[in-house]
Parts: sequence; C-alpha cells; structure tokens
Amino acid sequence: MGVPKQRWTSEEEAALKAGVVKHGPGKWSTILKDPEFESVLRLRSNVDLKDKWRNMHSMPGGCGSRQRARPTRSKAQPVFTAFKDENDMQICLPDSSTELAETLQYGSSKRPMPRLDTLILKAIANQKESRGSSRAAIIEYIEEKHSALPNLEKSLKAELKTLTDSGKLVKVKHRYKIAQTLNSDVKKNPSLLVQEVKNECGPMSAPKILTKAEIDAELEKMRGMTPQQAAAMAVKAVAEAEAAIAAAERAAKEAETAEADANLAKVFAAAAAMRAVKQTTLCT
DNA sequence: TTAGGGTTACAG
DNA sequence: CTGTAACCCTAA
Repeated sequence: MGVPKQRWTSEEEAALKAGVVKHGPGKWSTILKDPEFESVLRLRSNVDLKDKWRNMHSMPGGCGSRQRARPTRSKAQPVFTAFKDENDMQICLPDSSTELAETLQYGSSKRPMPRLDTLILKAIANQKESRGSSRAAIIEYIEEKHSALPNLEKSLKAELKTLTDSGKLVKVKHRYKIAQTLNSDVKKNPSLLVQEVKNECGPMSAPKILTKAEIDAELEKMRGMTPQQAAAMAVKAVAEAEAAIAAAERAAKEAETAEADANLAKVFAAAAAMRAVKQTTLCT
C-alpha cells in the first residue's frame, strides 16, 4: 500500500542493458549476481529484470507479446521535492578513486523524483519557442506543474549550466533551446555520442577518449600492462566513462534510440570492467 | 530459474 | 476511458 509502483531508474535500466550486453539475455540470475550490477539492481529480482527487459524489447507493430516500451518518465511521483543532483558531472580528471566508484554506481540521478533536466527539456519543448525559452519562462512552466519548488531557481541555474555545457541545450542570448543537432547525429551514428563527450571534457590533459571500438582495444591493452599503468588508466577511463554515461543517459532518454542505449550499455560495461581492474590492482 | 500470460495501478 | 509499465502467478 505504501509503495505505489517502483519505477525503474535510468541507472537500473542502464545496468540491465549493460548486464545483457555482458552476460547475454536470459541470464538474469547471473546479471543479478554480478557485483557491479548488484549495487544498482539490489532491489530488483530476476523476475523484475525479465519483465523490464520484456517491456523494453517488445516489438512495435503489435507483433510481439507486449506493446512497445517507452521511457516516458514524466509521471510525477509523490509531490515530494527533495534535492536534486548537484554532483551531476563535474568530473573530468578526478583524484579519489573510491568516490569515483561510488559516483559511477549511483550515477547522476538519485532515486525517486522526476529529473530536473527532464523537466527543463520538457518545458522548453512544450513552449515551442523557436528562439528558445527564457529562464523565467522555464521556471514558470515548472512551477505550474509542481506548485512550490524550494530553491528552484538555484537548482535550475545549475542544471541549465550543466545542460548547456554538455551541449544538450544551446544558450543564445538569454534564452535556452534544445540542441537538435546532437540528437539527430546521435540517432544516426551513436559513436558520435562518445566523441561528443570528448568535446565536453575539452581541455583535458589526455584527449584519449574511447570510441566504441577503442574500448575493447583499451581493455585488451590493459591486460599486458603494469598494474600501476593499468590503475592510472582505469581511474581516468572510469572518469571518462562516467561522463559518457551521464551524457548517454540524457541522450538515450531524449532520443529513445536503441542505438544510444546500446552505446550506453557498452560504455557502462567497460566502465564496470575497468573499475574491477582498478580495484584489483589498486587494493592488494 | 526463466518465459509467458494475466492483473493491477497510474498517467494522459 | 485507454495505454503503458510494474507486478504477480504458473507452467516448462
């Protein structure tokens, strides 16, 4: 009675996809046993995984067993308004490795509550201003939906910056509009997603970013590497992957693209693998 | 343990 | 009222 419905979070979906990529479909128990995914899917059962996977993989056209899945997450949960993520993704070259692991597992979005960035995008999309929406307009829209949001302006400002910085939004003058270019490109070629993150991390010391094919190469290289090198590399790779996850999360959610999701899963899996290597080499 | 069918709850 | 997603039950 207390729990209306335990809707799946982005982290859980990502973990599920990553688990399927890693272990294969149908191995729900194996996925659930995996320490990497166990952290995220701890509250889910193998049946839940199966059901969710079925929902996400129902073929359109009424041919499959179920209807089409749709990650429309705009259902307002309890009228709560706890805090949002402030530690979204300020990481490009971190130092602490333990925190990284935690950040990786729990991602950018916390547990319940509709994501603010989703609200923002929805607001902008709804207002259909070709010139973009002003911040006041966005606030007005959001406040209309959720009567009173504490510190909305502050959170909104931070989120707008994040979205703009990640290329999700385009800020022209004092107005924000959705960056269509990224979405379309990602839709056609998901590999661009990772490269987009490279731009995002911009002036980083090492522009060594993982493209889809490179991830495997990196993993392969790490096998014949000294523990120190592998550890250092893993730390950085995890940071990059985390940023990629954050971006892919949004892109996947917005674009509803299977390719983007698959890419996200790939990145996630690679990050998980690197995390494992890091812990093995680091904490001996 | 998993696949499949059915049921309940929620949002539009 | 309808569609969708989570939940539940049962047979391989």
